[in-house]
Amino acid sequence: MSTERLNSLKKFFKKYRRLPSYSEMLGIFGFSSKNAVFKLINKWVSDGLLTKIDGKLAPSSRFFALPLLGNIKAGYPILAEENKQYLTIDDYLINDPTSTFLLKVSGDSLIGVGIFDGDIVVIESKKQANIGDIVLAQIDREWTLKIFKKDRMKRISYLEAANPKYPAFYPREDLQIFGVVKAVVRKLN
Amino acid sequence: MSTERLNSLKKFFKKYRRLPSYSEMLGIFGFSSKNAVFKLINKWVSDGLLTKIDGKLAPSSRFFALPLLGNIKAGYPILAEENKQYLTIDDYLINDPTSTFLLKVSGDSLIGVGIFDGDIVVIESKKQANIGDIVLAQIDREWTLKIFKKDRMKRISYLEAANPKYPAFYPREDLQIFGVVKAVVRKLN
DNA sequence: AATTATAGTAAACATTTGTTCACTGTCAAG
DNA sequence: CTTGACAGTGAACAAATGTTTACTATAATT
Repeated sequence: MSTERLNSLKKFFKKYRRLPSYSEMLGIFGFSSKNAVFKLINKWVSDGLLTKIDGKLAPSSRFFALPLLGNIKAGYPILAEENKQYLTIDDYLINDPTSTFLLKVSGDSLIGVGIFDGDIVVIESKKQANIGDIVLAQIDREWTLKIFKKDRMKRISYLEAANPKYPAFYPREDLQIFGVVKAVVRKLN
Repeated sequence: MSTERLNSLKKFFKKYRRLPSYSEMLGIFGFSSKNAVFKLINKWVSDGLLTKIDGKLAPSSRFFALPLLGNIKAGYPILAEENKQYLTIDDYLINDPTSTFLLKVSGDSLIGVGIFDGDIVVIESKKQANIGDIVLAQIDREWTLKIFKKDRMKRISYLEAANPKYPAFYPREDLQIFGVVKAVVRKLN
């Protein structure tokens, strides 16, 4: 099976963050002719695992992507090949890497929206937010992660926790937004 | 500033999933001499953004990684350079890509542990689980995502929801584990 | 038994690659 | 005003790259 060879290619990419050259692939695949490499690579290209754009070889997104299985209630054959999508978590969660950063959450102020102590949130830097967004903000010079709200006349912005334990936070002086939470990531164990 | 040039390099990598050749970089960076490219690349190599392993150029992990900010309660200068770590979400969450897959969660049976309808869980294929693990399992031939438990004598395995609405699930016939949830991912909006 | 596809070897080759060397203009520091 | 560092040009080049062509052995199909 060439699945093993594909896995060794993936392993190489994972380790070196690039595709090996054909000469290197000789060793990786156990070939002694570059033509064998050439043919195998082209097979993967037509399979959609790799791409060649004017002669330049690169992995396609399918190369990295993990299978995404749909609704498990949908029935029995959830592991069937047909309803597989593929995605990379990074690509799924992050639009613009240059304006995105991560923040390790501490505290229980957002448990109501399913964000727990130790979770990592993906934040996109921006100065404006919509009502209901979870924002990283500075309220009276103190940093915090809360829900962005406006009073009913939409005159005053304030922050709210997602935990009945905490009151609403109205700024005494000012409220500055630095970013909006786009995603939540939790590692178990 | 060469930050802009670095961003255009990142943009290229994001688009083509490989680094451009030096000739291609001419256009990307706006140089007309490959030597200018050469020097810039070497600067990035010594900055730790790229690596050269016997002449082969590749991005280092810092190239992709997003800054991870620590505890926001720690005080004022959370955006300071010092306490920055860098990580890629994929690398953070996924150990062995070959045995990992994703599953879109439906239903409210795990809200107690902060897993909501529409979340994506990262599952590692395995047949065994520890008590308390969230598992993808087949209970009496029906697929489900629940918490793995054993009764107090540790004789019988069963499944439990994280929602008082649902009872415990004791298998009539058999209970087969297919994978263990390693992480939870939620995209907002 | 003959035929054909498949998987690989081996050698040859034009093209492109990353690197090096010599040089130029600009700007800040002594 | 000179000096040295910095950022970039331009040309030259050995080494490596991906591709092509011709050939072989094995297995599968007719």
